[in-house]
Amino acid sequence: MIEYTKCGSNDQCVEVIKNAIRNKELLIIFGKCTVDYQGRAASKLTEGERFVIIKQDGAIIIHRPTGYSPVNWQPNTSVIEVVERDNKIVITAIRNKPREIVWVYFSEIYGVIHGKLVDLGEFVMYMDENEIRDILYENPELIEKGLRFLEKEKSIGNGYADLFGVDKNNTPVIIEIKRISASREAVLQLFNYVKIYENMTGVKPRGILIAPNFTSSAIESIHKLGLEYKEINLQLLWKYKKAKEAKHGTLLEFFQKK
Amino acid sequence: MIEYTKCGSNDQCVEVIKNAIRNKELLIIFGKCTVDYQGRAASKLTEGERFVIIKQDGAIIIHRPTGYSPVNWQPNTSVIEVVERDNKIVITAIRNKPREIVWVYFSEIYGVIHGKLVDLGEFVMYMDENEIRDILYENPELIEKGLRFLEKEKSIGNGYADLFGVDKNNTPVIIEIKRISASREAVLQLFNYVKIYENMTGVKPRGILIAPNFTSSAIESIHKLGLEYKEINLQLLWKYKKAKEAKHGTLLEFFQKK
DNA sequence: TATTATATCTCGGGT
DNA sequence: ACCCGAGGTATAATA
Repeated sequence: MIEYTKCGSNDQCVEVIKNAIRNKELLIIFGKCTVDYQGRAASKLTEGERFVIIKQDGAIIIHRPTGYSPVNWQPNTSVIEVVERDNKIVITAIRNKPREIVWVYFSEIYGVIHGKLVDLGEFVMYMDENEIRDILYENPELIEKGLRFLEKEKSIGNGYADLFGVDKNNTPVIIEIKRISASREAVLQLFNYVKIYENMTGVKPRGILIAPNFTSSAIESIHKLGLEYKEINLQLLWKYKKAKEAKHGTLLEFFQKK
Repeated sequence: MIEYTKCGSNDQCVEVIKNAIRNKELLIIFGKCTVDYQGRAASKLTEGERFVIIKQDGAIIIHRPTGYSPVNWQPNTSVIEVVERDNKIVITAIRNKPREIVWVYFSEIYGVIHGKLVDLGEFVMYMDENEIRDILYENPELIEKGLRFLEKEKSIGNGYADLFGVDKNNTPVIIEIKRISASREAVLQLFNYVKIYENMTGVKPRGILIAPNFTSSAIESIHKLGLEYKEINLQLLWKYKKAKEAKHGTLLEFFQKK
């Protein structure tokens, strides 16, 4: 399953590492190294103790002893090469599109973990933007009385508006949803759709930004650009979803039961 | 430096893990587990073989055997708790701001790596947006003859324009830089600054988007919104920087030498 | 393949 | 503490 090799000689190390890569095993190398990167940008990392993860699909992640983010990485490798040179073990990881190369120079390897992991587990994420969008689509009254949705992910210009519908006066409504906090960036996104829609159809639609909260400059921009916003409560949305899943009886009955 | 423990009993495992966390060591646990997460969103992961990294500052990263991205994580933990319950080893990682919890339930632990890594290395990144901005600031002729820059990261409204200056006619120029490809999003960003500047000063500035290349819809939007764009060559910028670093003689001399 | 928008984005810098 | 914007962002979805 998982084997640990405490590296004695470099030769032995290289052998273990090469075998693990050839067999597409998970491989983690602990040691002292420097790292170079060149591709979309370029970086240098001077010597220190780190660990390099090479996954079963060739993804490479280099971690320092602290912090969430890897210091260097290579998501899609086309070639992983391991050689000994100048008394260092050099790992070269090449990616083709875009063309990028990561070099790890180990002056010392403390140990190597390798083995095949089997993971057929299912990952499910709740309350991401898609789910919020779907709940709102099913329950337009959460936004405004008389609102009817006509389309999810409506293609407008080259982009996609989260929701599209008409209000009680049959005025088109374009809706942009943010799951956490809506900043000015979200306002600009919405404004873009509104403008393009107006240009293409000659009809000026309403643009409503929906989020659990808004930055002050977002609200400022909303006013300046003639848009609207509405705060939503994620927990309420969640209740609506659960009520719908329960499927027995109406929403009213559901909440009375609780 | 690094020690590997092949776990026999659960009790022994828990002891090793607790010690490593208490001593703020790097800790990697290999085994079969399920993972739950609740916080900004929520997720469930059914059983499979994974490894959990707990770093020396408490950052937690849970990786499946393939792919660059972790399946679950916790960047800033305030509490990490390890207990045995129902014959499972449960790791609970709590973050306070925002309030989020990750639970890992190990039904089996294959082995544990732990130890203190020392990493004082320096990481330097080249040709990120800051560097490009600085080179352009020093060399406005790369964009246009007669252009003079007055400010970097100029605060406009609630945001920041990359560069601000005046052209040969003393017309204000706002510049937005993208390091790789400029999409419509970048155009909107620039448009936002231009609009706000115009609103605040009554003077209509030029807005120039600068990037090594542009998506077709970006260029379309640029024309529609009355903005401008200019393609730059990163390698040329790099040469300018190197020339400046060389410091002996003029740019002309530098290029003649090559 | 290129483009678009999301992300439990993370992270750093500024106010 | 909030807000803003970059990132070698990666990743998924869509034309």
